Amino acid sequence: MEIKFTTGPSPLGSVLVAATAKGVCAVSLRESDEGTEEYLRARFPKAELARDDVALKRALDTVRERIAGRKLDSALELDLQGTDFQREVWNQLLAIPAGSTRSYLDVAQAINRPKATRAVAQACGANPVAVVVPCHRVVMSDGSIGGYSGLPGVKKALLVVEGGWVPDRS
DNA sequence: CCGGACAACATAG
DNA sequence: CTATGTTGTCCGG
Repeated sequence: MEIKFTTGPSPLGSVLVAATAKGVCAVSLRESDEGTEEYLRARFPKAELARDDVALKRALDTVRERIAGRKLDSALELDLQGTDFQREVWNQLLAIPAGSTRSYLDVAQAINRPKATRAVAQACGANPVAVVVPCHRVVMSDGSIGGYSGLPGVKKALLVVEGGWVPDRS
């Protein structure tokens, strides 16, 4: 399996987009575009990497549009590999309207597993396509941001930009 | 090679 | 602090 990838700047840092022949398989916000190949090699040990800025330009632009807060139909072709549970969760995340948030509990209930909140969190963390699958719209039930793998502050920034989310310091 | 046990996790109550 | 669901890893058979 060959994986094409490209990177580009964004208001929140460097963006990495990788895709297989089927579709986008990884999206990540990074501090810089250095270490990109290393990141991909770790995630797809058996894949051959090939930079292809042209082929992925559209995908990259779409991602950046979203980071900028513009809601678009963005029907990106995705090639997500994961367990059934994970796909169920991700699918549910895609259903979250831009600008709003859900708690891990809400998502858990939405997929008919009211007590699988923790598992949902796992799935979110396992989500390879940050931003595209809005894992950042999931917050803790008391309204606080919770954690986020990736750069500190990115999750918050995304929420603020696309939803006008206001930090709630109780 | 195939289970079973166990710990980790971006939680909730 | 405990219960919760799913995964990934590690070990014994």
